[in-house]
Amino acid sequence: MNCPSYTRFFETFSNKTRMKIIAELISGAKSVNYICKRINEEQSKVSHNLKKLSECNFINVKAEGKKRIYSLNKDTIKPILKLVEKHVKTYCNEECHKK
Amino acid sequence: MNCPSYTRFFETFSNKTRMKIIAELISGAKSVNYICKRINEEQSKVSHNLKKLSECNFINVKAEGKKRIYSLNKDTIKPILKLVEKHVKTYCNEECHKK
DNA sequence: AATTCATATGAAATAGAAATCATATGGGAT
DNA sequence: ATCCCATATGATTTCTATTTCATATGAATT
Repeated sequence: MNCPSYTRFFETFSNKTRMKIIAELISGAKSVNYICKRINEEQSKVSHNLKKLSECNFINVKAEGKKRIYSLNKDTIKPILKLVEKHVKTYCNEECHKK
Repeated sequence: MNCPSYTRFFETFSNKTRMKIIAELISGAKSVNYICKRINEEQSKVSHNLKKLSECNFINVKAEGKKRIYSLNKDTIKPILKLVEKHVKTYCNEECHKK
């Protein structure tokens, strides 16, 4: 097992801002500013995090005029989120959220 | 989508030591000291990380004399790792590992 | 070619996680 | 009851990721 690849994969997911972006993109491709408004986060913060998501190929971009439209790589994201959801439902309670 | 649960989930995976522990436990349940030897990491480091894995229900413990035997929650771990592997194979190259 | 809008980027500041080290706990053997 | 082995825990230090802020880039519009 290639541990660095795996940890990098999970690391990219393991951030609240990025998770909000992913959640937002589930309903469809969106521009940076639109994402910002929707999730109520600053533009540069969102851009930095979009970059990380891109580097891991969790999202794709296309240009549209001066806007850049980001979309999810659904092949990867959807099945993963489904598994997580299952685990969370089965195993997670208040205990899980104690630090 | 419950973002904090999700990020906690991925956070727990996103650490090299914990990933090594998981990889080690795939081949079967093991005691703390045995894990330490196999992955060549210090005992207290391993214990701290086992705790985090436990809190997320990624692993289970049972006592056996003075030893504590940890085992994987295969329901969750195996399918997840399979998906990650697929993604890594399809999408990851040197680019992915640039910081 | 100057202005504006949308986004990206770099560097510094901040926050947060992980490792480390010293010590505590707890079971079993003597 | 004392000692030893296996593991856990708390506090501090160290390391790394994230945010922030200021600025750059780049496409379209005038």
